Amino acid sequence: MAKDQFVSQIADIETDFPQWYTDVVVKTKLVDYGPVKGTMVIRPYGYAIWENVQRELDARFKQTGVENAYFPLFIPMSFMTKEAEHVEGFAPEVAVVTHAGGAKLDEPLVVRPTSETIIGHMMGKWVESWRDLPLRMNQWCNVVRWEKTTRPFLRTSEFLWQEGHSVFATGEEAEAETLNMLRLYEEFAHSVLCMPVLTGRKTEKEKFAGAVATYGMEAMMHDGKSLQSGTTHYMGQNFAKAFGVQFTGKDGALQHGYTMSYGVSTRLIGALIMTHGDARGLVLPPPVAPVQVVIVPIASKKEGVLEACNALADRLKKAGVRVKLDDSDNSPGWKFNEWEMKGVPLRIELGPRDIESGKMTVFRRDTLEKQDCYLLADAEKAVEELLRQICEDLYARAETRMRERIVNADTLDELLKEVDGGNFVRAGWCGCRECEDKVKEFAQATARVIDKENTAKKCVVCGKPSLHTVFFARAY
RNA sequence: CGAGGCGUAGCGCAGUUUGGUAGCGCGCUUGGUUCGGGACCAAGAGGUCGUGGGUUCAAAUCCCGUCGCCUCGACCA
Repeated sequence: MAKDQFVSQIADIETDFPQWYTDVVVKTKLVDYGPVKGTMVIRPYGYAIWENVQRELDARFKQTGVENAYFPLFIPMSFMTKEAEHVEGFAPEVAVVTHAGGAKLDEPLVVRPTSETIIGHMMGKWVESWRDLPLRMNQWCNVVRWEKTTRPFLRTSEFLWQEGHSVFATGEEAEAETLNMLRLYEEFAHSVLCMPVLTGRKTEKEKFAGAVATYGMEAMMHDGKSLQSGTTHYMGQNFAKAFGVQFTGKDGALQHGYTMSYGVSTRLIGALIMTHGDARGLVLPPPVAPVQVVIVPIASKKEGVLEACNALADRLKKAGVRVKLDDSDNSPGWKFNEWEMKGVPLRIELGPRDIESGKMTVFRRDTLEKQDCYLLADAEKAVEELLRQICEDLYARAETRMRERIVNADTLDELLKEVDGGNFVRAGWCGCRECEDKVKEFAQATARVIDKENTAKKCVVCGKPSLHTVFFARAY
């Protein structure tokens, strides 16, 4: 009876995936809805995940020599219009401030939807000589995009992200950086989020407004839909020309720099929820889990139980584990379900029986297996080993699922059938916009990324020779 | 912006067809018994029924207006 009530708190992942997702992010107290439509309030438990993402990613950026900086939230409207494609791409979704200080502003201010323009403006001032290059910066901030429909983490009117912006003396360097950052994201997704991704170049249609080339990282969700989880853009000289980013080269000639940018957002949290989650709720990868180990005391009023739990918690804390001792007076069963729903990777139950035998009962969230073979004396080692194993298994499971659900198609009908079945479809493409639009119209699927090799022979639409082999999927 | 649905206690809902004392579950508060998979008992607090007008002896319920939210279609990290 009580069990049924718990299960019913979260929709069925198999039959009602969108509802399941909403339940998970709200009921596990990751987020709440904000008073302004389309905004979300990230609660402490959800924000702790983001902090872990930030820490891990920031460390990687710094290793490659990228420095953090901060640029203003407000961008003069005139900046936005300097790059033609850029303004066209973002105009429909920018929020504009027209009044401030009790008066109408001479020039409206755009609330940044992304910072290429204002950073381009500053780069124009900062870059004078080849000695100033490369200039590689990143900022952690919020951006606003007035989307028509929203969903927590996946698409909100305001979201948190990281945007890196760099300028180089040559196009080759900027392009290389674009690919390096894509690889960095892929490695990060693998080792921190335990999430397999497809990476590759985007088609012209899916390209960033104002870019020469866009590369993307796509993750496969439980329902077979794709989620763009990160992008890198090579801008060529487009923004450098628009904002006068010029330098004097070694040869004394004045020339424009080459810029690139890259970003990932709080959408990553949505991606990992939908990659690893199950019928009981969240399953968090240990590197980003706010709580990696929860200790649940059993018969906590019995002598010695709480003391033993506290001692274990202290030891694990010293070993660098994010550990929580749940000494609230809820019943153990309640705690089990609560922390499982919240995705804590590992639970240790400690009661009189365990203490007497010198062992601890350990429960793995990802496999739902309970084991009592671990010695209390070796707790640090056991926990470290288990968390590492969970990472590996989470990745392997998601990777297998993705691999099994990437299929080839030679015709539009096949493509539609496979996409309907929740698959990604690998198919040939002649390279023209009409055929790409046809796929969207016929199967509601879009070109996610272009495969590294062109192995298909014919375009899935028109039958002409294939220019690229493309991964098609429905997308969030 | 096109189509559909919903606004009643903190949350989830019933009540509306056929007007007649404002209800249920969960949660919350207090006390007690519990504790190895969402425990139980007892007592208690909590609502201008989204909002404005109208009909009526009487409106959550009927009529007109209005606001807000959710889902699905065109854009996006």
